[in-house]
Amino acid sequence: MQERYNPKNIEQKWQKKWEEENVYYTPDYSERPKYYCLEMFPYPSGKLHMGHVRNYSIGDVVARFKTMQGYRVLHPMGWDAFGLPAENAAIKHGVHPAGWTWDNISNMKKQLKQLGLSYDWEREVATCHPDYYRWTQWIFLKLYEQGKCYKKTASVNWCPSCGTVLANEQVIDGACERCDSKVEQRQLEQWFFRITDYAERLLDDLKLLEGWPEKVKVMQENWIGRSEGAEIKFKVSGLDEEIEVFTTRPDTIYGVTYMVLAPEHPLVQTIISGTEYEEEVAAFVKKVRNMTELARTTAEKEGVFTGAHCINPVNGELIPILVGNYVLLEYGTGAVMGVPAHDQRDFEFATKYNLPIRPVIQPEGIDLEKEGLEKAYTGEGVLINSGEFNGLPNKKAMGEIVKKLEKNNLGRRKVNYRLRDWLISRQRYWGTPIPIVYCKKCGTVPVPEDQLPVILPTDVEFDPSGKSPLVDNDSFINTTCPKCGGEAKRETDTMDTFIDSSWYFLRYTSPKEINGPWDKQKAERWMPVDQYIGGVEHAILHLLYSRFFTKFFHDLGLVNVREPFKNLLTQGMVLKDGAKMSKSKGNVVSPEEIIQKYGADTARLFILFAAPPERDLEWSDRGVEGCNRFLNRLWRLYYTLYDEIKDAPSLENPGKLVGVHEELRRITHQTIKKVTEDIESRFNFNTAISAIMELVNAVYTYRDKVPQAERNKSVLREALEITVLLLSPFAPHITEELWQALGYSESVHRQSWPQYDEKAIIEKEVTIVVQVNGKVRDRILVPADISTDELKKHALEQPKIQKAISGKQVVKTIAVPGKLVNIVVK
RNA sequence: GCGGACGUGGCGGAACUGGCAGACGCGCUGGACUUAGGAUCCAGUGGGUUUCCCGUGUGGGUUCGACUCCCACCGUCCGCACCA
Repeated sequence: MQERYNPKNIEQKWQKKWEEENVYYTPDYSERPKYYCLEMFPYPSGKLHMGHVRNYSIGDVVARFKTMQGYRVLHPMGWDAFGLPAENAAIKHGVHPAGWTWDNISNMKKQLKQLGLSYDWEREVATCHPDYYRWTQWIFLKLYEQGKCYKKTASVNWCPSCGTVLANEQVIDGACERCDSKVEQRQLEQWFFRITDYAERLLDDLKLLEGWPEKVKVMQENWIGRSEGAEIKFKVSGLDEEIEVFTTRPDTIYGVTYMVLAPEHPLVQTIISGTEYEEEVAAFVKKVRNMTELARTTAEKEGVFTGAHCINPVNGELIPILVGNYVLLEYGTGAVMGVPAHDQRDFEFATKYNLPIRPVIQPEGIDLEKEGLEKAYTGEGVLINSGEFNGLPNKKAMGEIVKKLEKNNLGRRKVNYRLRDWLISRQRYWGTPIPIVYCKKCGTVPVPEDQLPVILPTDVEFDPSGKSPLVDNDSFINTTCPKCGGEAKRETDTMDTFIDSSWYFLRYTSPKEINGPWDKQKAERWMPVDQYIGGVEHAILHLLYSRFFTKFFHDLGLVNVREPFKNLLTQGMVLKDGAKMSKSKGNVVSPEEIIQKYGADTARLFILFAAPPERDLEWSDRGVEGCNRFLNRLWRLYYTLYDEIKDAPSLENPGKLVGVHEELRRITHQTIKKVTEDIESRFNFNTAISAIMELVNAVYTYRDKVPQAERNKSVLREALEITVLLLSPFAPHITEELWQALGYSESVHRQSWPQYDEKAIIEKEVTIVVQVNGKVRDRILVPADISTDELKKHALEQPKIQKAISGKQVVKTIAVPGKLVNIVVK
């Protein structure tokens, strides 16, 4: 055994050996129960950052731990390889996105290997590979086939100077990220997935996700935003038209004093055309439509009168129709009935434009009509000014009013969702081509399955403006119609990269499958993902889209699970000086440097030790040194005891141990229990590691306090073996080296997780705290199996206790076996 | 505004079901070894007026007993944000 711990040599040696011996190969079939451990795959930016190190270290501990517990573990890794940075690099540095991406992948893969992560690299996937995106296209076609994919005009971010559409992430504070000019909104035809068809199930099935953080479920719930109410029709006065509104407060319908339409509402043009109001309204509409979503949502509420009126269906009243900047076409029906007395937004709007405010809900004890309103009253009460419904409690009135409307075919009960359909087309190059062609004769035609993949051409020129090179690529665009064989043009939009990442967890189950996106049987064997680990920034989009896809696949019979991820762990950020690491702040610590200086084991250990996984982690160079010191200390312990333990026999008659030897063995087995529970039930790796540190400290104490001749070599060896086994998921290289030094030829990572000896962990004597009126006055050492009465008696006899209670009356005595005695005195 | 999380030594964090507050690590202090120490080892380390008292953001409550449960407030962070 080497005298000094040399991480660089050890780590390289074992990484090479693991690779040669294919230690982390995952068989599809075996007798063992399955466990699918997955970490969110990275975008291949070129370099690993500390967030990756944290994410993948956590996953590696879980995977290694489960493997040792006897599971057949699937632990794969791949690349979310399409996306904008590759394209930006192409424009800026003249390199091709494909080359740039593949170089980055190879570099990051090297870095991941340096961390000693237990991936089965034979299952590696990259979403930009035709063998992968072929199936992304196939999934698109399935959605198209099932009517879950459609094209409609939508508002997009348009940079007038670049002459191109921008993705949302390219718009920084309302300006183009490349040329800084102001972004406009334009109406273009866009592809959508009908995720809203799944809104209800996506919401309801959150209940099934017991292993998800409450926080993420709440975020998804809010995002889906279910609200119950009614859809009500208002006839337009003097025209054969109707305006439909959605409201959650049908009980306030007698309080409607105006109607507001979204600027994009189709009826706006109809009701103003040819009137004196046309010019003013059209100008207002144009102004609002040109605003970005951000500008629009932060602007003050504004509206203009259209000159038209509609009729309140319950009382026939004439109501003015306005157009307002705060009404969204996408939500509900794009029209809102204004009830200023009972809605704060309406109240503000009505006050600004001097519209009437009429209370229709009366709270108990206050007369809203007499006292007037300073703000909207949104609480409960009974109806007033509401015709036949006067006097009804408003909750009851909701149902009654809707019933009446339904009877007269003027409205109906309706559930609305905030969730909108998923806009998936991107006017970008580096993404999965949408497998659609446009034929003059046949119209929009999907590319037949057997003609997939639609290959993303690589012979392209990049325009410095950022315009997608596909638009001008004639050999790509010009094709023949699959239906009629005539001339046709390809769709030049590519898919949102969130689509690529919404099914990759299925591809891992059979990454080389050529007859479908995955082998159904294999997917059934592995799914669901038992543990998914990643950043909380994906709490909504990625996780919601993956759930949507899984439900869609379930409906098609392609998978048997309803939910893809059984348990979810959202790891916290890695901070330095209290802030997220970023180039602009100059507080970045590179994993490469740390590995270079201390080795991967130290880096992993620190990142797992410094905080529990879900919390943010403050980077500390001193802390890293501390972890490195611990590994050195462990190494030295082995080195100094090596000759004693290398041939030590295994322990016989553990029950006969006494004194310090028994104590060391007790600590050893208590540590097994503690570490197992910390990893298994709580993912508290920080406390698991501190328990191992305590065990190492205990062995040091044993070594230093017990003369060599008196040491029990078997107990000592057991303690050291257990230390290595317990530490092996955290620090895989040093433990492998020490395990080999102990004389084993098989990898420590193929060993079973140690079991603790129930008998060994029992303490024969325990320290009991003795309190008087809840304050600690003494501690006593008593046999663990002492009776409650004996314990109370013994506690009372203590001189310190006698002193503390002298002259006072003992009211009662509480004894908690194994913990404390509390004497209550007066 | 709504929703969620969190406030514990000089620092990162422990304390799992209400039962010894501060495990483990960092830092700091003193000592040993040493030509040397930013290596290693040993001892100490919440505060104070030190037989005892105080102490987990603040104030109250429940309890024999509260970091833990309840109420109110203060502060920090995150998510959503005109959703009718």
